[in-house]
Amino acid sequence: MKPTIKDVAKLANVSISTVSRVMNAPDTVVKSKKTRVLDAIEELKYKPNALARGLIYKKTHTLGVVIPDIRNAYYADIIRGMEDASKKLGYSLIICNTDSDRNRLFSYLNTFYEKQVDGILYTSNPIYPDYYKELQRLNMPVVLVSTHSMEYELPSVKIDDEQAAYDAIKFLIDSGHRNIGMISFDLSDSIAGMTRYQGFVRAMREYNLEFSKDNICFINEFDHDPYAAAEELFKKAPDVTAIFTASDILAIGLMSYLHENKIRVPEDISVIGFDNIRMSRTSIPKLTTIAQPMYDIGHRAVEKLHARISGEEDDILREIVPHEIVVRASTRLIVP
Amino acid sequence: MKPTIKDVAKLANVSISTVSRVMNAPDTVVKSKKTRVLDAIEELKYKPNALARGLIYKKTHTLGVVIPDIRNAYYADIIRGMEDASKKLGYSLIICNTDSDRNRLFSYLNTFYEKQVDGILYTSNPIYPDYYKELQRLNMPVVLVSTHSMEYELPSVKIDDEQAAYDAIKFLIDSGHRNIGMISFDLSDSIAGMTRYQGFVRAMREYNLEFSKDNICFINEFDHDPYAAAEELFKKAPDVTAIFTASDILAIGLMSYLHENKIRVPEDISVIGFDNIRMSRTSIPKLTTIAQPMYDIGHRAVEKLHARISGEEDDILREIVPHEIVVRASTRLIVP
DNA sequence: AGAAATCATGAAAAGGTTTTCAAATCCAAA
DNA sequence: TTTGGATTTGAAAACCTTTTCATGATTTCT
Repeated sequence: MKPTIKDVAKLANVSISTVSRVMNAPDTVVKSKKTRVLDAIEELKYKPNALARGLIYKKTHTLGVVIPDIRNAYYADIIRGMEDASKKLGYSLIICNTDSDRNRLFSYLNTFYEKQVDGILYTSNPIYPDYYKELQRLNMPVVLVSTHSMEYELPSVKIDDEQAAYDAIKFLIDSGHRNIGMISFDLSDSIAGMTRYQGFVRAMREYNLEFSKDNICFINEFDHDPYAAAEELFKKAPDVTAIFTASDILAIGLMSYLHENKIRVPEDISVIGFDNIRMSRTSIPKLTTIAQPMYDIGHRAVEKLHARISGEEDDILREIVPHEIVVRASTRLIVP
Repeated sequence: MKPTIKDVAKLANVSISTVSRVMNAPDTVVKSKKTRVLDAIEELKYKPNALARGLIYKKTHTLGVVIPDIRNAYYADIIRGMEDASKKLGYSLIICNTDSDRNRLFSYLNTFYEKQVDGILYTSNPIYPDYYKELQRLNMPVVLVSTHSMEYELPSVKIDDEQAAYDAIKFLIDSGHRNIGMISFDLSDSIAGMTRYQGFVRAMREYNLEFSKDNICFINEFDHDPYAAAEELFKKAPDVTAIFTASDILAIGLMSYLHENKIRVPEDISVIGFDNIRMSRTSIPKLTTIAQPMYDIGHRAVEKLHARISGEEDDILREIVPHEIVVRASTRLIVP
């Protein structure tokens, strides 16, 4: 079996206290014993049991991550950012997919509680009152990632979705487009649905452009097939010259649909996405999009959580990280 | 602070032993006390501390996962499969990115050891002698995922890469192609490099097709930019009519390159990929590819690891799961 | 040299749980 | 009413560490 501190103590012929001290306060033990202990540790390849330590320190150096679905490319970079920050700060990450399902979420939160994680990274879903109540009850540090809450005092890291959508539309308008469509997430999604929709509306209003419900199509879930939405949009608004989609995945799906229907991008229709996932660099044509700094969001979220875990009062509760527009080949200028 | 079993015992006015029994062997405690304890648990919302339990049972119900880089779309489905199987079997997953770096790997293995994970899922990298030695030393159950080892007796789950590559080439040959190129991973990658290359060679030989080193280009790392490789390939072998790439990501990159250079797919060049990642369904054109059952691989790997953890002698050491060819729009028939 | 201060060390408690063991209670049979 | 067996129960040990506390050893100072 695995060697324990006792085995080391026996081999080095000292007490376990001394062994512990060699590891945690080496200066307090006399040289001769120290080397004996160190040799014994080396010989047995002894490594302390993190469970026992966690029990004493009430710290596990483990964080719980909940995300809707890791298959969604959007999360890949976020998690990578989390991972790198965690490594730097000495944490491990337990990652769980919720499928945006309440039961699954609660079940995982319960696991986190039992396993005594030091904090929770809650990614990309809205916070409902009962969610908040549960988080309160667990009484563990939480950081919201790519989501936030206006009702509750929860720390968060995300971009300004409304402004980002606004910027996307403004870019299209500045490029000469007047008849602009949007494929949006459902408005019940208060994070990526409502906000981006509102950005669209604000930009259109600000430039006095006409638009109606017909310019917009909604899809239900994140990875929902955008073909139907695209079809519906073209039926309702056949003469749009540009389409803004609420995610790159939707944009790529849309372009696939357009390709099949012999509609050229960007010659016939300009497409602008949202996220800047890796694939948007190699899509055909390369996708113009609103870039979220996904890696940074994940990275920053872990740092923020760490700050709260270690009791450092942390400056900004709701942190907004900058987005930017990345112009590639899926949009074109319209000269009137 | 979190309520402990002591708090429950005090509130219910019984000993902690009784509380423990109510949770683990309810039939051995008399009804009146049982309800008192249950009420106390409910009132305090008591949940047992998994650290303390782990210390006793020598089980943490946690698995360690190492993967090269979670940003690679190929792993998304594997991890999802792992996750679902883990949930079913009662495990949590600690996920770590190694960047295929030895030091990072060893550091994570060490963490796994200290945190007393029940087993390790080692994904997608070859096993070098010192890796094996380290795994031996840790003395923890391991399952290799999308990789395997012929030298060592390690359980694994993967497809037959050589055969899969062979099938891809055979498909192209059957479609009338004679001059076939390949973009391959480096041959030092014994899992996805050498094997797929060998499948290519075997098929070409079997059909008496001429080919030389000029038909093949190698790229170094998984996500390496394939543009250079494509360029090199066309310089060396300008008249290929079909190209087999060792991954979908490479294929999509290649198609992007071809598009930029006004070479049409599949009219001028057929492209066949490998993996069947989600994006291959919406690429332009939709990608013909060798489908790996990524989700199943992940799922099966966890089941296999579970079997070994619970000491069930498990049938097949090196498990091969079936691949299949998915014909979409990036390849075409050549009529001579 | 002797007293005082410093230093190194091990025993034991603590952290939260399960489990063994012995004591206490119960119930039925004699 | 005993006796005996079965059933419930709690105290204590165990899992592996860290840390406090007291003791013994060493050094420093007068």
